[in-house]
Amino acid sequence: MYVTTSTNHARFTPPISEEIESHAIGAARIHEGECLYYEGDEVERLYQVLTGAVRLTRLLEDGRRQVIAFGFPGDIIGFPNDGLHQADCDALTDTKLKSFRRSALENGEGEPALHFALLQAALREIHAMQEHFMMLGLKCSDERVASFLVTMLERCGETTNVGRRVFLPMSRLDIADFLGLTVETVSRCFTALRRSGIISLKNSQTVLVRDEAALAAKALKEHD
Amino acid sequence: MYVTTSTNHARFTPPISEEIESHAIGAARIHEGECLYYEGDEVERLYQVLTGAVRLTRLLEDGRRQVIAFGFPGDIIGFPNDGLHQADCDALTDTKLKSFRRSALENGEGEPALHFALLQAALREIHAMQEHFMMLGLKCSDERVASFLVTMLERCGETTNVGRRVFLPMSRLDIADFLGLTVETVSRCFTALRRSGIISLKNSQTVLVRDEAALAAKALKEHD
DNA sequence: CGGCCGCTTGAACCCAATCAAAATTCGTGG
DNA sequence: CCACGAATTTTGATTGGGTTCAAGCGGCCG
Repeated sequence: MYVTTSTNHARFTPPISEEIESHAIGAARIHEGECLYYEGDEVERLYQVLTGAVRLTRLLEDGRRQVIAFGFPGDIIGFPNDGLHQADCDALTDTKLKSFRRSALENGEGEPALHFALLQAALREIHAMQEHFMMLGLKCSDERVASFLVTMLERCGETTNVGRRVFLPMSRLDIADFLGLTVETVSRCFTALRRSGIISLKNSQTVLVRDEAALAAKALKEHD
Repeated sequence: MYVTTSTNHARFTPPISEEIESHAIGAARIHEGECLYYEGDEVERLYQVLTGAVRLTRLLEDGRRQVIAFGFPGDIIGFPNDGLHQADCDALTDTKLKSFRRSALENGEGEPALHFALLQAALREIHAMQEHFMMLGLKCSDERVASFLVTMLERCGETTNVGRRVFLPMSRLDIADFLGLTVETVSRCFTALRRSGIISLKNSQTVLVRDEAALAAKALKEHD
């Protein structure tokens, strides 16, 4: 699933269907920093993230980088374009995945349930990307960062006694390249949220959200 | 198909397959300015544009608008998210479409060829949206406008004796909302391209591209 | 001919990028 | 365990590209 704030409602992780589980043809395990596939590689399998987190990136000829999405448990990645991978996929942390034959997507024969589940995942992806368009096309920097945190919270948030907490497995640069900003700007937005008391940072990777409502408000410029 | 410059190669209109043709369950015709469906509507049918052009838009609560895509002949639109339309669809010009049952996408039973074609269209859409991410996340205003023209040229360009020509059925505001810019900025970029001799404008809708190579260069910041 | 709407042009401003440097974290080896 | 160096994050000062605000232009249709 793509990390982008929904205008409608939160899109939660699709449960890892037992149905799908049974059709997995294999498992994969990649360590932090390792690459699962590169843009242009032949797509042999699709993957569902089981644990950990991955990063999908694309590069422009001149080196500019766009983080297309982050993949968290439940997300299905590796949809082909013309049979080829569309982005590089790297592990942000040690990650376990299971894999499916590409043919399970393209012709469901024999495994209609799996076929359907993969198709639904593709449709969800289209939706998530549209949400991200709203981010990149319409929102200003503080809205983007707030939106990002809201979505991360929905995806991976844990409830504590002082608020909800979320671990960010990606670097500030990754976040910046995902949001179409620079590291400095992302950092400044974090600082502003911290100073306003909406969040606090245990360390740069661990965010405690003290005021979820205020964060959600910032995500949509209902400022002050 | 989404109007976005490909980093790899141009993605041309998928030919309107005879196969698909035979499975069409209906036709639709909408006049300029009319709406085919709204965000949130139940998806009953998917559509393939036959002639004309449509615009897919989404709104933020506060009224900010993002043009998600333009649909030209060959493009398939209307992919559901959770059974609902994800964007508003309006006709930029009088448009003819043919329609397919949503079930043809979701379960191909009886019509595997159509099912497959719709799935491929969904995968193409994912790819096209990724290209658009590069646009919104990485490119500056003049690159965006140049990229946009390059893609429009690929999609709808006609060859003349003085260069290739393309008709833009959408307004400057539509282009701006598609590219994540303002009307003024888009207009200024057009003017800059005109002054540099790369394009000329018969009227604001009709662009004659005099130097395709230079336009392509601007699309990637290999400036001057 | 006149009014309206979309496009273009101009000037001032502002948000985020850039450039630069300090602070903090992290890994490595003594 | 601490010391050191590298990398990441944060902070600060300045610049610049795109927005905003405002006004002119031009085509189209009554």
